[in-house]
Amino acid sequence: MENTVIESRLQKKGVKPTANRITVFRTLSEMQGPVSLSDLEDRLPTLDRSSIFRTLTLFLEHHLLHSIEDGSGSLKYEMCGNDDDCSIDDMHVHFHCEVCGKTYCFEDLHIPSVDLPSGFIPRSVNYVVKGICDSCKNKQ
Amino acid sequence: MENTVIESRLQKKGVKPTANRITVFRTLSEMQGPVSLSDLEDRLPTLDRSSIFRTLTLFLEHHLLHSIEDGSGSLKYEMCGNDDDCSIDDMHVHFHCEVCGKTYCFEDLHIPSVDLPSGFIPRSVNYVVKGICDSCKNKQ
DNA sequence: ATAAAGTTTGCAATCCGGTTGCAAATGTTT
DNA sequence: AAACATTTGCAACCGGATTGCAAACTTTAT
Repeated sequence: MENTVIESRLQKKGVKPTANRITVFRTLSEMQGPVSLSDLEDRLPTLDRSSIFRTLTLFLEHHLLHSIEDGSGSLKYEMCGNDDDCSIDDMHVHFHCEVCGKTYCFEDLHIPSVDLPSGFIPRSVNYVVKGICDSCKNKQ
Repeated sequence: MENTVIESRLQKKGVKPTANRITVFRTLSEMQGPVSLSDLEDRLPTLDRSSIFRTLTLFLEHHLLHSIEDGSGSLKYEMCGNDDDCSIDDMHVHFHCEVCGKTYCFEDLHIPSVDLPSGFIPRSVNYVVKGICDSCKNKQ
């Protein structure tokens, strides 16, 4: 992905496109599926952990990312769908394998909605299934 | 709740009913909704953090409890429905308020199921909505 | 261009929830 | 009551998340 494209996407959401931010953005786009802070740290050894963290936080606030809590102990991040805001309706189901620890991202499995009691305002939804993935099932 | 009742429920699930475990069990039953390890620690200052932790882990293994990951950073625990095993189908929706940090438990909102790709075996499901709760909405 | 003001970054330190090793206390068995 | 097993508390540790602070860098105003 070209820098200019990334820059304009950041700018469109009100994020100043610094070198680090562009790097983090590109890396997140390249790594398909949900990634953790440590994943990014490993991939970007020149950047400091705290800088990556602050970048992720900023991206979250500006709706470039959403976060997922699978049962792994560390928060995962994932790019929002390409251009539109990360709305609740395009969030999808995740699966966390209890054997290999991998988090799968079922993009085409749309999260079914529920009717909240009145007065409760939803902002995001997390639907995470834990169990055994296909690959681990077959290995055993 | 009488001790004898608690004791027999523990025994039925294969957990030896020690004094601590009975205490933790009763406290969990009394505190309605999902509670964290720290919540229990505050409520039970005579027990050690590690003892509570080990008790919760034991209860989890023996399906007396289930755990929920809302966005709060700490795992929450909640008693399973009264007598039957804690099956996926009786798990319910949780709501985490981003303002006050409280986790609500919508017992009557059953988690809608999705069709996983073939080969994926579900063991538990987490459906957590984050947003603003009724009470915080009105306060502001 | 340069000084002043604001922003971003890296480092180091800290926080905090979760988890474990170990020895003392308690309970169980014979 | 001796031998053994289980449970508990203490203290320490771990790892992910988060922050204070000063240095580097950008932007703005002069």
